[in-house]
Amino acid sequence: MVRTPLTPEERARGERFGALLRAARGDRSMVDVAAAAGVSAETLRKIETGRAPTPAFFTVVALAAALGMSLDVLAAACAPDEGGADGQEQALSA
Amino acid sequence: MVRTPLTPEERARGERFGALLRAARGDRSMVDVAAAAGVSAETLRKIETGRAPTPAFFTVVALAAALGMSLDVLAAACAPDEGGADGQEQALSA
DNA sequence: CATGCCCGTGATACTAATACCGGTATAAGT
DNA sequence: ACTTATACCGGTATTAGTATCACGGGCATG
Repeated sequence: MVRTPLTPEERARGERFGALLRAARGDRSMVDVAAAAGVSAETLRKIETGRAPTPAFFTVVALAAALGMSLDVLAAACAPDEGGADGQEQALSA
Repeated sequence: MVRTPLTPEERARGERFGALLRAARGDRSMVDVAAAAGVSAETLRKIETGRAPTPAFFTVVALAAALGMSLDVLAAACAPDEGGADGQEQALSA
């Protein structure tokens, strides 16, 4: 085995991640946010639709900056095991 | 052209990113942190050495969680436009 | 009514990230 | 001195992210 073929959990997490970005986008157009983040609109669309479940780190950084949201909040919202009670969890595997 | 072949700036940013992770790792062993993050030691090594300049978002999330550091701080430290003078920058672009 | 523009979408092409395996070097323990 | 452990480095294989191309739907304008 040379590469983990993305587990269904990662796919689901990617969908949550995309839904979060789409919700944060609100009424703004896809091309507007994509241009602000410096990525192509198609890439943003794939991330939002969950077809790119694990985008590059700096791509997410640019998108979060364009949307004005925190990376920690973004990551915490996509964590499958946390319920938001304490917010102190770790070692969850990629 | 279908994909941006990673600019030298992104390479340099990846090196800063890796140096930051290594500094955060401290005296802990590479395999320990990698296991805690759920990634292979080789992957962590490549990220630290800058040979993987733009790792996956959740890989960084897992590493940051294993190292106990904030993603926002990590992203801000890798920003190329800030020199650490004020720490008040909002520029973006990937 | 035809045309062009904006938006979102699907298919395709290409590069990069992840993982595994071999070997090598240095430091520590026995 | 030998072995063990950690880290570095080369190559290889496979999946996945990103960008360009081409298409259809909706709305405004001529």
